[in-house]
Amino acid sequence: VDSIMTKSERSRRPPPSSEPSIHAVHFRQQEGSRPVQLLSDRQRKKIADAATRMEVNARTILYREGAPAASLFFNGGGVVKTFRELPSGARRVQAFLFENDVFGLAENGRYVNTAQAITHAMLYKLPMDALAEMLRQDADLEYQFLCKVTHELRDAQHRAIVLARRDAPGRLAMFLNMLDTDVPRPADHAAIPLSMSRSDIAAYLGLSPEAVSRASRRLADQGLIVFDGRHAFRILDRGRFGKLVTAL
Amino acid sequence: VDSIMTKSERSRRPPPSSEPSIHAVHFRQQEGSRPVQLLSDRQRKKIADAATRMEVNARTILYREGAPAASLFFNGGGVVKTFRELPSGARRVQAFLFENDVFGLAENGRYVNTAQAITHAMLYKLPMDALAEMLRQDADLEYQFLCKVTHELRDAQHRAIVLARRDAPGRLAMFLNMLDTDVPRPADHAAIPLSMSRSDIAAYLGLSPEAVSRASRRLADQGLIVFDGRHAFRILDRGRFGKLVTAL
DNA sequence: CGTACCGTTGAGCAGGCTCAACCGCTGTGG
DNA sequence: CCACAGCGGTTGAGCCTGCTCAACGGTACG
Repeated sequence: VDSIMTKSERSRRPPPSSEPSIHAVHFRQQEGSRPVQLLSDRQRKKIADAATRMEVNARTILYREGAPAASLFFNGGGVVKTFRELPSGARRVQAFLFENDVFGLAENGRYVNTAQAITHAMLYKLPMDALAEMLRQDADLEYQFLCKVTHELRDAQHRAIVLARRDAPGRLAMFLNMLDTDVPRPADHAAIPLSMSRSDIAAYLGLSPEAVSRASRRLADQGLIVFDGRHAFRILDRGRFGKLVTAL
Repeated sequence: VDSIMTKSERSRRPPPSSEPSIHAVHFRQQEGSRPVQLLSDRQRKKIADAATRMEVNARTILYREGAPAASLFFNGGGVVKTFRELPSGARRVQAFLFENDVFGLAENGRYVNTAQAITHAMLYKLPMDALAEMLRQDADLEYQFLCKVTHELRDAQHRAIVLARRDAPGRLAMFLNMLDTDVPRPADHAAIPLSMSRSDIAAYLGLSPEAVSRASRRLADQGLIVFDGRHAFRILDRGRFGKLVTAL
């Protein structure tokens, strides 16, 4: 019903890494404040052994809200979204998940939202039982998970700040800035991929699709950004762009 | 600068439990879906031994955003808020923390927001080093922390849904409903305490204080709730109230 | 090549924000 | 003990901006 990936987009993005990994910022003091790889090679290998590697096409539903939470997923490449269905039938996107992200955490043994692939994606599916067993054995691994979940907590809180903003261009700018800084991408290309549809962005930012469209046009008209087609953009004026992002 | 606790309010609410505890919903399947005590008596004792027990008055700042994160806090009674200062000088309340909540998680060794007591509160202050050591030794304890952080992640995501709503009465109703269900209170009294100021509520819901005031009046006028003074309320018509809460 | 559906654009409306004044409570100092 | 000053909370008026409804154009996919 949404997502507008083309055939060509589905076929590029080859699986970039051959073992699952997760990235996050540590609790404790580190050199930089950038997210780092949390797992050791040994841990990655162990997870890879216990997990099923799978490739899915765009729009594949990975699990549904309310279903028994059988597995945890590691994103090994591609983009996935999680969303909740509201009573009215509207959808609210909870998060976009990129390479090195983890998703499928349960509450009381059930998934709290639905996960769907936006692009072709490579995933590692780890049964909950296996995970529990590994966490019991490997306290260090458990610590890394604690880091990762805390990192996601920060993300959710950051999003709350975004949603508290009133102006659509400001919200959109914060979203695009998030993509710029948080999303892993091949090289230092200026072009930042925008894999998700405008409706998905709207559902994530709590705006109507029209508002997203108008805000995009406004940012482009002001010369802050340009769109390379509908699924990529570049930041032209980082000075003014950053000003808008932090202008609360 | 905010909080309007009276002397009498400050002196009631005696510390209800003598050892730190944390409540959350488990990952795995359990009987109910209500939050439960996560720590064993042994773990609570151990934390109590390593932690400093402290009582603070309303308005006490516990730590500031950006300061080195020296300790983790357990709320043993009372209400605490965490907030962030925005460039413009505005404040956004991140969370209200009640009994059995944990706060003070760091990012890269520093606190990401400021914590301030709203009421008189009893707290356990656990040095990060001691925590790290305990987590290393006790894998089960670490698992409980993972549960708790995941629970907070859910809270943050729930709040994102609240913020995505447009109408002020709806946001306020969701907030009051959250207090009704999540906040521990003495007995099955119909009166639910509203410890925080209206400005705090506004800063939490991303509304102006005026909007909160008008929304309160509206809910009261419609007979959904009544205020017992400014710092407590009761839900009169749970049917229609619940309808508003889930009316998205 | 055709057919949906996404995305864009426009017009009108509703609801929250801003600015400003007023009220009530607290805590203070004379 | 009382009066005053300060602040949080409420109420009102006008503006601004995003939502709704509707129509159109382009792109993706069969």
